[in-house]
Amino acid sequence: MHRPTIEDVAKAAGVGRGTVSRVLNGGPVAERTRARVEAAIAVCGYEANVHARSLASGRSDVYAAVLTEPYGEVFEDPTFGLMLQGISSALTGTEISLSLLIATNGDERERAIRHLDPARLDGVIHLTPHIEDPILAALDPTLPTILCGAIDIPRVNLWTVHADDYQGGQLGARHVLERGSRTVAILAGPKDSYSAETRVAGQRDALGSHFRSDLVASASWGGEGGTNAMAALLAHEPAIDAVLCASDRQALGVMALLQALGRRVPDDVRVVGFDDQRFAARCLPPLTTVRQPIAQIGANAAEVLHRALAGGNPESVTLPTELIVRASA
Amino acid sequence: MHRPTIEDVAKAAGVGRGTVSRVLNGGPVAERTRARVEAAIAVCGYEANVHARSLASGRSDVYAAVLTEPYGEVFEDPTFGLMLQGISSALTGTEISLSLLIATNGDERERAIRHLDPARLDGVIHLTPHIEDPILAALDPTLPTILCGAIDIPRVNLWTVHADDYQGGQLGARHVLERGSRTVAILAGPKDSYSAETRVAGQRDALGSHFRSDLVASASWGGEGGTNAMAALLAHEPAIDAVLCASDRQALGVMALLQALGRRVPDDVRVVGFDDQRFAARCLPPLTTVRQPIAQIGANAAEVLHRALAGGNPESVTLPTELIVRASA
DNA sequence: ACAAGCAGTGGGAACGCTCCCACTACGTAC
DNA sequence: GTACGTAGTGGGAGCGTTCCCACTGCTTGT
Repeated sequence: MHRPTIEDVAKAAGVGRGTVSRVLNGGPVAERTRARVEAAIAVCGYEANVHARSLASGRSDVYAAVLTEPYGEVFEDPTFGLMLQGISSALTGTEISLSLLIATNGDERERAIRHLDPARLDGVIHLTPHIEDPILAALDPTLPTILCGAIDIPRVNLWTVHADDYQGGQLGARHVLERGSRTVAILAGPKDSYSAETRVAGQRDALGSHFRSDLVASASWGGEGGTNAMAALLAHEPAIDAVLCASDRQALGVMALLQALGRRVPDDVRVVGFDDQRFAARCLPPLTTVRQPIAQIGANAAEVLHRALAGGNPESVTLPTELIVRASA
Repeated sequence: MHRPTIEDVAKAAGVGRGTVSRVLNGGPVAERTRARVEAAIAVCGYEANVHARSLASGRSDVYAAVLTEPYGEVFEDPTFGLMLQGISSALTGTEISLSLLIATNGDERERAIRHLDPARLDGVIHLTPHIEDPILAALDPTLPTILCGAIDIPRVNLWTVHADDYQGGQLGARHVLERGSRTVAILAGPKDSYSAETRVAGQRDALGSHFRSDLVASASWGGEGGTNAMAALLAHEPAIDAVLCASDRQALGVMALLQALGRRVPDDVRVVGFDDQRFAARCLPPLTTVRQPIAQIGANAAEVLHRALAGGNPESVTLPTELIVRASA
């Protein structure tokens, strides 16, 4: 009648409760016994009760993914979704479940902080590009934490997984230099983004003497960010012949502006994106861009967390980026 | 030293364990006692252990959101993200947490089904536009379920929350008729979408004698779906002077095609989108579209589930759509 | 004055696991 | 033959709640 318990399985297999538990958790059991227990599990259709397990073991087998972005921005950008997919796919085959915490305002942030509790979760994957996130400060240092995007905070139990933004910045910059551009504008991401800052560092170093700090502008990640920042830069320096964007969405906004101004891409101005989102291959002209393995960042985050919880001593991960040359630069 | 338990609070307040539990769960407690217990809770910094609570009560205080789309598609479209945000915001202030299940392939689907277990979850919010989803079939009928998008399956413990697609279809169709279009093409969504079908029904009825079944084409939700389907329709009937799309992303693809063909929007062809995504206001020309309250669908789904679990007898919800007139039609 | 009700309370039992200690049965060394 | 491992096993105790029943001390009615 009721859902079978471990005791039912034990009775069915003619063994003790402890032995069934050992079979479930990989303890030492004689091969003959293990086979009998596994058969009994199958016959009963037994499925362990997660709450009883968590109560007894202290583990909850839940990871949280935390998103902190203003309302409407979160999924406007496919980036976060792809990271979630990466996390999710890395969790396939495990017993871990993924708790989603979205904090777009104060109330939601409060809820997120309340839920980010070692008693509820085994670990946290924090997806935000913002350097100063109040949630980070509120996080219990006991709770193993992976940061994807935010700066590497000195703390125990904390690791980072992100793309090699410095190298990515270099790749784009070198490319436009090789193609002959000399007056290179840089659209950085928002000021509070660690990635954006690091990319600019890579771009600066690659551009060398051609780097002009007056051609660097901060802009939001979206298309209008690109349009506005590019318009301002062009007003200041009409001779710009290449622009390195912080995102593909920015690049789209830039290309729309250039088109409206009658400037040809790439003939007059080379445009390089960042991310290699799906639409980058489909827009006109197809976008030359620096690919970052977004889903893989998510997957690695989950794996690093896994290893940390298994008692290993994992290392933070920096994933390589790759230049995808298409028509825009 | 250790995390305070309900017993610690009881001792601190000088009451029994049962009384503290009653305070926590809104049972009958004398006002004086309640105040004393609440003070003790605050002093101890007590926070109930969710696993013990779930084990004892049988409730898990977890809702699952299920996404089933092929890889890369899920968050390409901001729709799902907005629904998640809606759900999340409706959960603010409750003790419910949201478990995310993404199923883009067979393995992940298997994991999702394993996790969709009444012992783990109190209820399911299923976000898919597909009529036949294997996960739906595998769902335990015991588990209260809300469908957002999929067809209304006859089952106990199941409700739907979605936009009024029929009315939305009518709104767009009437509008282009009023503006003078007479040769109206319809880009439906994918064939296995219930919403898409319903919208076409609304469009058909509103177009009346001007409805031409040879000008209806199925297309995927994305931009290239719009481009391809529209190209085929134009080859068949060059006189098309309006097109009703199933999504804003389709509309974008259509407008890009029309522009490439040298047809003006809206002068030669009126284009109506569906959704009113953020970019609809920003594209060129700004898109006339049928707004559906996507985030609110998610929020209502969570609320309906809540009510169902509270023992109420909620009703399925159909939310009104709204025509947003901009420049494209 | 006494029975009956009733609001408020305490604490035993149960929820279904894991952890760990004690125990058995067998092999091995002396 | 006895002592000593050692691999394998059973089950008690405990995890921190909720649920519910029994109990107390008042109020109310007769």
